[in-house]
Amino acid sequence: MGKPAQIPSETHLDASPAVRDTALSQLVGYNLKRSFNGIYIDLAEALRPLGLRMITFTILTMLRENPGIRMSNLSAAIDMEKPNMVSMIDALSARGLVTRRADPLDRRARQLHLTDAGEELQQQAYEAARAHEEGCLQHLDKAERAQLIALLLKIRHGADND
Amino acid sequence: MGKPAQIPSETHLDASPAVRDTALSQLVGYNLKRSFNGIYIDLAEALRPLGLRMITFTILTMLRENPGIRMSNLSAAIDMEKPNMVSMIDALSARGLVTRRADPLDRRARQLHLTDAGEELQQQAYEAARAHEEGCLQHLDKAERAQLIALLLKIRHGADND
DNA sequence: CCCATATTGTTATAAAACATAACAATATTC
DNA sequence: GAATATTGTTATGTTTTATAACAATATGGG
Repeated sequence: MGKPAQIPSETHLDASPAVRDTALSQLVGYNLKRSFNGIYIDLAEALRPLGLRMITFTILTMLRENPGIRMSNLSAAIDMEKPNMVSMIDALSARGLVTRRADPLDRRARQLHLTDAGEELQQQAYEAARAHEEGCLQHLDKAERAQLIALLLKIRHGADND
Repeated sequence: MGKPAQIPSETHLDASPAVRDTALSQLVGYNLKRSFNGIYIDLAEALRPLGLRMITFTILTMLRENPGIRMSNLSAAIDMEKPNMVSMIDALSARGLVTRRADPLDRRARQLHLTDAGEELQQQAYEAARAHEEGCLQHLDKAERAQLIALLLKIRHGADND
């Protein structure tokens, strides 16, 4: 992490020479992974005090915006396999953050809703996430952030139509 | 994936209404994850015929550019724990793609090298990766791709100095 | 209406990715 | 030369993600 960029010494044997990744750096996928990874680790730490991980935070936030959604739609929306979603909802439900209500129009389905506690936690977590990003992205000005998000969305939506 | 953006119908019950993710879309981390995920899945498929996954491709490419590197340096460079690197190298070695040579100057260390087969496979894989990105990023012109990579690097290197 | 087929949520299970602890051999430092 | 650190390794554990099968229910065609 905090290695000061150092010029490889020629005068003696260096056990930690600068490692090059020029080839990989030219691939967008590699850069995406590396950047995401850095942010992810930090964000996980920011959410830990709230008892959330990135995935549970994602679910709570989606539920806030899509109250009553079904598990199948939710899992499809965030690219998560249904069986994994079940255990996530189980856990959140056990913590009293989420409820499953019967859908009167389709007896197979369950409507997912945040409880009051769930709403409150989601709000706290969202604030924490925003504050955290502020730290991670302090080297990007407002225009750069907007552009980054625009480019990322372009990738996502491009992929949808292929 | 290929859902045509549709206006939620009001006239009858819709089991798959449009799912909103406005809140999450404002977080860079979320967009990074989603974009990466799309690319990753595709890339995995592109590499499968070569018997590689993203992580093994990464290792081969790093070895190409850093012949003789030690496992500890390599694992640090790509943020992978050493024990996991060992099994990766074991597997690649068993396939005859990578060798561990004794380091004459430090009898603890092993110099990692690609075999001829490893070099050849790396080259094929790199070509496949580039071709694959071409597909994923066809909606981004050259300037946009360069800008995207520049922004991602800024995030990474910013994080290093914090 | 009946039948074939699809969907929803679920369980069980497996594979893949990622992390921690401890250790022998060797190197480094003081 | 003793204390300490590093390298590669084994063993182990945890978390994440994916696959297969199933009962209950819904849907659509004849």
